[in-house]
Amino acid sequence: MRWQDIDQQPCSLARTLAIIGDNWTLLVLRDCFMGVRRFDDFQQRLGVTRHVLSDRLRKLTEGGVLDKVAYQERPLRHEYRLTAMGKELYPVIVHLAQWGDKHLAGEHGAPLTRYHRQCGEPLEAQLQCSHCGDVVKPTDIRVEENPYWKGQILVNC
Amino acid sequence: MRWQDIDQQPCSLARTLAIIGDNWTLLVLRDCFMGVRRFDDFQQRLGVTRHVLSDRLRKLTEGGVLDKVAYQERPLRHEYRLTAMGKELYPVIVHLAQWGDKHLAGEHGAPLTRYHRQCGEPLEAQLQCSHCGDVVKPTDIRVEENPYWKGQILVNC
DNA sequence: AACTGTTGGTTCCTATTTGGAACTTATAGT
DNA sequence: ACTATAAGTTCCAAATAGGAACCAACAGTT
Repeated sequence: MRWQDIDQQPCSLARTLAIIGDNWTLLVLRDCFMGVRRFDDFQQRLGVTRHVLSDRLRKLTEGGVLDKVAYQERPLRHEYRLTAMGKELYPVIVHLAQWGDKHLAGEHGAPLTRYHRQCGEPLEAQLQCSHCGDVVKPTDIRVEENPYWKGQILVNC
Repeated sequence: MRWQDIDQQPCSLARTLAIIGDNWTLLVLRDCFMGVRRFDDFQQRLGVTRHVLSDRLRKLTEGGVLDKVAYQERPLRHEYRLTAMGKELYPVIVHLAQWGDKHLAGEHGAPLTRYHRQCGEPLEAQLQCSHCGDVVKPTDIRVEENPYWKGQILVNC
């Protein structure tokens, strides 16, 4: 199976990764959350080649994660902004960065520290259930298959 | 810059993605969290080619996310298990899948539903600050640069 | 003893994608 | 007329992926 057909699978994770799971794409999103909006700024900060960046921005736009809007008319210039849907990916970025802070920091420590404005402490984010407010651990989650795909997803588990 | 050199950047997200940011790798991890441990099971469930799978499992093992352990001696056979470090990636998987459930589900609904055992409700996970217990929104986070890389990370923001 | 199956890969070849650099278009400023 | 800016596109060589076949080391069956 080709990676480009991965969005055909009955799996929300696979469909999500079809949009944002490419190499470079999550780094593009990192920069979006830092306020970067323009092509050349992305290109210089990431060091990615221009046509790969062009392709990733197009996929993110088609996927509804970014919005391509004109910021001037003559000459016509566009910039890329996170949509509401895109902003909902923030927890993913935070957890990925936090994991790197904890496990991959070198001798100089983590490059960035995130602080929680409300309490002023360095942020240690964790999963919380929005219904009961409890912290959620992997073993606290029970998975149920949609009857439509019965037996196709949880095979071999 | 080549993708394979991305781990040299002073960015925890980039370093994390150097290990798990490849195409297919997060789907391998999805299956790990579903209990899959063996090469052929990964291969059949993912549909990925065998040499790509071999490469990704090697990178995950070298990165400390998976542990390659022998489960029988004659003939020698290995399986791949999540390390403690690997298990800490669970929030990433949950948020990615949840985002797909919300935005990419087709007419038949989400393929899988995750329930929180403690309260029995379908899980809607959110970020929580472990210090004060508050829910964390993107705007609640203040970023501070490590003095060692002063001016190199937050440029253009 | 000879076949068949299982498991965890490796090898081979072709097709696609990436990295790097140069080029393009449309315009503003000097 | 020349230079600069912004957002790409085009070109080519090099790296990576997809697909299929092959391999090693055994176990079980005929």
